[in-house]
Amino acid sequence: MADNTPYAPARIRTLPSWLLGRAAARGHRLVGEALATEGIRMMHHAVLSAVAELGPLSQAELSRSLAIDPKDMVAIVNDLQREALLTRAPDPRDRRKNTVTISPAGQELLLRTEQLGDRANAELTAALTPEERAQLVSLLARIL
Amino acid sequence: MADNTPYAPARIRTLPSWLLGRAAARGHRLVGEALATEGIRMMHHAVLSAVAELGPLSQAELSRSLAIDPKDMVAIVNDLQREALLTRAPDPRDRRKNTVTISPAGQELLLRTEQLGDRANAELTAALTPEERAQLVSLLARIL
DNA sequence: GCCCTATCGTAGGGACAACCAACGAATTCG
DNA sequence: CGAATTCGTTGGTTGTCCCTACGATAGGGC
Repeated sequence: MADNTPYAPARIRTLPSWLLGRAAARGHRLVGEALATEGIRMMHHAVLSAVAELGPLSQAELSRSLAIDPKDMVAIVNDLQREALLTRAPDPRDRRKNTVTISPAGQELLLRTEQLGDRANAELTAALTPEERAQLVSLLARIL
Repeated sequence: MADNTPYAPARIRTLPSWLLGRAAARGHRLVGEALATEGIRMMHHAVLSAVAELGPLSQAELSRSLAIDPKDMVAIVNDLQREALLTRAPDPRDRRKNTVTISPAGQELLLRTEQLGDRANAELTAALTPEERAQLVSLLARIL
């Protein structure tokens, strides 16, 4: 039997918004599956990575730097704190804030999840040369 | 007082999966807002466009060509049929299938929504030259 | 013709990301 | 000091994707 499945219509397939959606879905699935082996999710890993890189900071700063909704940040920090991957302590200089700091266990996990994330991204961009991947990253950064 | 907001950590910001997610979110928001002025949503517009381009076809074929879940397709076709933008009729040659056909009203609406979608995509890629945009489209198509 | 398998449309539910509105506590600014 | 703003938090909604399941129908092997 012939393959009579009609594939993505050209009108839609050439729209950046459509391609971005599909590519993001694939990336999300690949990275999600990879990180699942360490029992962590994308946003949690992103927060952990941001705390490690930017040092102790408030939840609001985290929300802004990662473009995550403050509401969602509460749940993420709750989860990470419950697993002792970071600490949340009231900021003595501004009692509205929580100072979020990565823990040694968080550092350790981050080493592994970063590798998993990198590998998933390598798979995601497997069809591209390193130069093309850099180009893609550059182009994406500019439309943000 | 200086701007002390920490911005996207480099470790995350250079991951294609992260950039794709953010860019897709922006594209989704822009296109969604644009199409909302015609009272239609992204997936509905995509289905309408696919039916117009590929001609009458079944819901399963639509689902595959657009990578939309069959369950979600049911709801979308329901909506579009309710607004008389397409017709859904049993296929006499295979009574399991529904033959989906775009209506004149659907064609007419599609003309407007395609323009809205194009304009939103132009805004999405406003920071890019036409060559760069074509490059982005090409790179995205290759990682799919 | 008859079983077995596959497909189609439809329905249920759930995971996850993104976003919006509001509120008390605390801080900062005019 | 009073007003406006920020912060953390709780409450929702929406959209996309995934898995399961079921009756009806179709096709292949025998």
